[in-house]
Amino acid sequence: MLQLQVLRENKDAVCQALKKRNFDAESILDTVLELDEKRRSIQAKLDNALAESNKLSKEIGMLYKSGKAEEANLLKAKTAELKESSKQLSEDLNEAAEALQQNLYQIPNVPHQSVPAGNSDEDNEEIFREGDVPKLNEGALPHWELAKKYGLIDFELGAKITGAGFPIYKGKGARLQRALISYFLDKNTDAGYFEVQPPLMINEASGYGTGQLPDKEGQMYHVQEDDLYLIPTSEVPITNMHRGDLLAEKDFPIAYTGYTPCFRREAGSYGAHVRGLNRLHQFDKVELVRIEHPDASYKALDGMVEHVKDILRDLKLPYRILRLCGGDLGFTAALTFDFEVFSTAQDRWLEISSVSNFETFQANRLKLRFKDKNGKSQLAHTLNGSSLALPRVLAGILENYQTEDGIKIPEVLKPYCGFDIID
RNA sequence: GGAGGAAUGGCAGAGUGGUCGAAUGCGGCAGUCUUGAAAACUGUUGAGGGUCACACCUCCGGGGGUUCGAAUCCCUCUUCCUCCGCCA
Repeated sequence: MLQLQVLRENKDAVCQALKKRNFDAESILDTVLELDEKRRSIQAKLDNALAESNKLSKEIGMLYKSGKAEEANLLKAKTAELKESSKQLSEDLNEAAEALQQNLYQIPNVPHQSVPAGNSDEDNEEIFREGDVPKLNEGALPHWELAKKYGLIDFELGAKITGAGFPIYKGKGARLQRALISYFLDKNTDAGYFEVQPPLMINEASGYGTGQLPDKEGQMYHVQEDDLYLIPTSEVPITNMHRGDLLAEKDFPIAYTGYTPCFRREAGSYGAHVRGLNRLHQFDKVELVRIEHPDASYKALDGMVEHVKDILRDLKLPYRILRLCGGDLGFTAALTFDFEVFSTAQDRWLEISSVSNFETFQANRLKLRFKDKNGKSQLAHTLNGSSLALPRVLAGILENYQTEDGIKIPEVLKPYCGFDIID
């Protein structure tokens, strides 16, 4: 959620910047500023009424004390009128404030200046590429074939007990997945991230805090009986740990890592690109979350990008980094770098990590602030990134490491796996 | 599931109808002392709205009510704690 003050002072600049997202903000910004104006004018009237009535109350108290009950009763009659009008004003105020809030929720984050304009993923800007694409033998298979051939993942069995998109990992497949989780967590904690295991369900307030609600209501599984949502990413519970906090500057940087399953309804997905591990309803992910001083957040973002690079170098997977264009940028992000691994057997790039700076967009909803040097409270910056999303890393490993003898295990994972080939 | 107790500023913790946005301690900030630091001492320090700046308004878990007036009384919801029961 954008800050009202920013909108008041920089309406045109905001409007201009949102065009990169193909979001025409002109009319909604006008509405917001109008409602803001309205809210403030009602507030002023209400404040005056309340001030008057506070004053009278004090006088009445004094009069009673000095035994002048009759005069006190005269004043009481006056307060009754004020009460009536302030009640009405208070209702009007709530109405205006609510309308203002609802409109603010509709406006996406302002893209960082470096974000290129564009409509879709085709306009994303490749900024880095590294790693050799292996030359595979004739008849190399996509991962879903490999998973079947070596008995690593059973999609049909998962479909039987739950539905499509809920696979069962088996044997060495399950072990490799567990190895990856352990390796990622070790790598992250070594880099200074503090490990947490958050809840897998969140309440409504948390959903609003990080921006999944009301924007992506339909993307989350909702448990109606208890009004809880299954997390689409651990970004939600982890970032919300600091909802409402007023931090000190010395608390920065705050850095977490956590492993959780993630649940996404993925309504509307279909086709060959959702085959196998490419798109699931339940998948595992190790996440990074940072809370930073505004002056340090972009440096921190670069640090996260370097960290993820380091992991992919370890795994020796060919990858590239994209700077997302305005049209592909998430609702809450100011700047996002996507990491994609090249899947040789599928001959396509698979997104395996997304690293973003949300600046104050989430913090404003979360009321996540800190005291600056002058003793003023201001909003912190929040960031997050995947390190990494498991299924597509698994797909990338299976496909890129396949040989005629079987699937080799990347060197760094061998200690975690306890075997060095799947055959 | 049953019975009790509790929720106050960054933290701890007083406050049971009016001058309480709220004692005190810790923490933070500024200063004195010191070569420097620590300690000690002095001052200062809740958040949000509003204003050019003041004024002023709101906030003592959330919502509602009583009253001229509520942190304080009543209702309700939520959360936490203690005891009992059940349980991976």
